[in-house]
Amino acid sequence: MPIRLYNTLNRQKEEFVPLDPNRVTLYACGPTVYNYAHIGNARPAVIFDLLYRVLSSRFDNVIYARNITDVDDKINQAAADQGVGIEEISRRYADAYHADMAALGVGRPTVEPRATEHISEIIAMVERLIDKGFAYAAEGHVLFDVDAFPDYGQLSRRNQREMIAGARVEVAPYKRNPGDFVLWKPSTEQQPGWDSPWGRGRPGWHIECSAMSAAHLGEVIDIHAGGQDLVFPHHENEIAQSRCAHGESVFARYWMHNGFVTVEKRKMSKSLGNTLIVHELLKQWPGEALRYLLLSAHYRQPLDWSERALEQAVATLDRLYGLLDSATGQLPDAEADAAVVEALEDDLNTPTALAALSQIARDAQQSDAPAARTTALARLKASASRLGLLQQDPAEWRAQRQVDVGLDDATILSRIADRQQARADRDFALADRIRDELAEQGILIKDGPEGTVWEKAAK
RNA sequence: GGCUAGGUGGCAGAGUGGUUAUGCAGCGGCCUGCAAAGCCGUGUACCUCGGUUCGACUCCGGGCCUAGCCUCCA
Repeated sequence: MPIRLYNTLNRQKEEFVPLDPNRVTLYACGPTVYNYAHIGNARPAVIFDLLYRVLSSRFDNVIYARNITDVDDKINQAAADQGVGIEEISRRYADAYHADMAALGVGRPTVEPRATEHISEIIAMVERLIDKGFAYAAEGHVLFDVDAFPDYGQLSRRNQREMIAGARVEVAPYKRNPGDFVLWKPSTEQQPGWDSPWGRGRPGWHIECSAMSAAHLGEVIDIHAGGQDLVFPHHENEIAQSRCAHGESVFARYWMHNGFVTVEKRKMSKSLGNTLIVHELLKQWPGEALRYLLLSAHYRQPLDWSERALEQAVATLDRLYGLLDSATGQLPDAEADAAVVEALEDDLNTPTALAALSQIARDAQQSDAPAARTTALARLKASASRLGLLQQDPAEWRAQRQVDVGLDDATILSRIADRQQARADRDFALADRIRDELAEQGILIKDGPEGTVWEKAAK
């Protein structure tokens, strides 16, 4: 079975065939580092990291580039607000981004280019666009001339006339056409800027991705990915810039877009003020539970985030880790289950992959013979690793979920001993009272055949 | 206004022209002094109206509703 991917270009699922099977190229739009990432920002990071893993399991040499936008007016604003330099802002939030994504099981891409490190490539690309007649300079700006590119609007399926007909905000006077977009803009002395043929300035947002993907992946790439809100204008503009600068009929061969994370069905966005910051969520919930929830819906569908859904994710992981914990000794190496692999290779169908995982778990539970059970558990863990799940030690998982209760172990053990004595005396009223008292303090008692064990309650 | 996506059981969420999704919760049972945990079992769900078909939740058309993009945004 080949890998199949939904391509936004033609709105269909297609077999994925790389241009060069020895060098598969993937570019995903990364963060603008001016504050902490919210869970909506985390979704593409998790999804396209998963895509990278799926591709890597089939191709030897997959190059995954995910940029960091470190020159942007929002960064300038944050620096001004906080009274620090822009380098400090972008360093701080890039570090936080890496830490938060790591907690969600997201690995580092092959390359992580930064806009400020590619200014010369950006300037060269802008010059080329001017030379070829696709861009023009005006009042210190350089603008892309959308009229010069007949295919403009192909990805987002829009045409200029309709867009102009819609309510538009005021058009800058230096634009020839309302749809023209900025490739380069002038900087004041206070703003970060670089010398260019058009004076001191800084790049527009769209051009950096075009320049960096060309620099690291080539002029035609296999897959370009990002959030649905980037289809227009960001990706449309990238296509225009890249194709016109390089004279190619194609920029990215497959375009993939993830759906939004919503809260009470509304898009999570900074302007709506309904964002949930990953950094904050991680103080309350295990990163793996956040990852599980992000994978529980198909990536192209909206994902409604809620505490209840998060609790469900935790409960499911609890059960699976409990099952893995029942393994005796080290699990042997195993192959991932074919159903899990097939689901992932079918346009990253993570819900179906998760369902297959549950099926394997059931097989393990129903295996009576210890050897068969161990084999099934090993397959469960190997399959889950394809999704970046269940790779912790079960005890680590449990520890993450436990709240700190203000009781020391000796006290707890002594109370349990008291209760055991009461039970031996068949004084169940006293035994139950002790159990209730401990429960109130967050200690759960479990009587098993091996004796009584306790654990701290989950949050 | 233009364009796009979607409406599935209590909740989350896949999928399919005729056969069990799966998870969480609930219910029944096993186990337990009683619990908890675990295990086993358990649900004629597919917005609406037409059409195509031997047969549609699944295909086609109309309608209703929701969300998103058209402005920075994952």
